[in-house]
Amino acid sequence: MPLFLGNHNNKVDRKGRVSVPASFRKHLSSDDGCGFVAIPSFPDPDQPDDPPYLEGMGYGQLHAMQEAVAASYGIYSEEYQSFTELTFGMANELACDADGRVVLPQALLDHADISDSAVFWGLGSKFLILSPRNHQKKLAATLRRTGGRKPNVLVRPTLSKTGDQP
Amino acid sequence: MPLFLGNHNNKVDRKGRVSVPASFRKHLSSDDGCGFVAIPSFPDPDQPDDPPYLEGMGYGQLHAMQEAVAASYGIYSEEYQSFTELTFGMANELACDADGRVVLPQALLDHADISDSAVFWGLGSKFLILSPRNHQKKLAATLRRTGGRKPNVLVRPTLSKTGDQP
DNA sequence: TGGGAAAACATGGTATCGCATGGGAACAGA
DNA sequence: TCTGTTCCCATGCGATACCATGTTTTCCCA
Repeated sequence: MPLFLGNHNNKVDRKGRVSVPASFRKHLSSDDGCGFVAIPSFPDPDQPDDPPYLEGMGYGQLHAMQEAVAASYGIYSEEYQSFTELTFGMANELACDADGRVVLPQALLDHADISDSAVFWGLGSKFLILSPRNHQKKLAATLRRTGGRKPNVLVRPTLSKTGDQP
Repeated sequence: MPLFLGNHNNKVDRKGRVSVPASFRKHLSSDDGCGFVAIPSFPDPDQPDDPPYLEGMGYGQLHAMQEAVAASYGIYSEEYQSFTELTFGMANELACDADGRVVLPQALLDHADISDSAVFWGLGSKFLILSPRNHQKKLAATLRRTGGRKPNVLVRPTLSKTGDQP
């Protein structure tokens, strides 16, 4: 299971190319190169302070989400409909080149206010891509909301695989 | 398992030909070329704002749906009857030419209000074909219904396969 | 522990290929 | 013969594969 960690600020060249952090690339690679999906954020009415960003994840995570929604709600449910439209329907497929870079389409750059550099922010099973400024904004908004307190979590031993992979 | 993603606006020429997005074609190809099925939408009484569109899917997905309905309800059930009549009975088989294009019959173009360009909207296991205007309409209707909130999903690790294949 | 070599990474530029799109010729049915 | 359909070829733009370079990190050996 992929685990995206930390934040990495990389340059965006004039063609919109960005290096995907090497540690992320490992989780996004399969037999036919590395690739992932970028989904533009929606303005969330519950979090009006959140700046726009891109949500990145691998195809494995995407499949898992589809299966989870299909199993939980059923494929003719309203939830499945809206989920697929807002997630799969908004997704942009990005493929790395031989050097581990992707090109961010202009529409995505515009959406996330990214000009000359982008932050890859690892959030476990997924990651965000945002401008350095919006990275600070979003983190500040979260700190303001939570007061720095993390929600409590019940970690069930059966779910975690044994062994510590890098 | 196929995964149709994103939206792709392609031109329809005066013969009714449209390029099927290359990323879709990969999921629709078998030994005898690429082909899929287009099913005109029905007006949904629960969603009166939804404009007409075409529902596209590969033959694998059709098989899976038939098996699911047959297994859930039985092939002499009312549900199986109506499902087959409204799904298989309304299906139009479309085959790509050597350049990856299909011809949309006039009846389908009329149904979906498609004139000079069509949007292929990937929704995971299937996709929609609609006019750019109706694409916007349907997305707006979904955003209005959900308020921009995606349904929450509990992704259980056991469901996700290891590896990220596209 | 420290220094040097080698690999990996981020970044820039260029060339080649594939895709979307147009038009026309061969073909079949009416 | 005429109409509508299927195949084949041409083309421009954009994507992507390839190459080159400097910098940083890692590794190995003294």
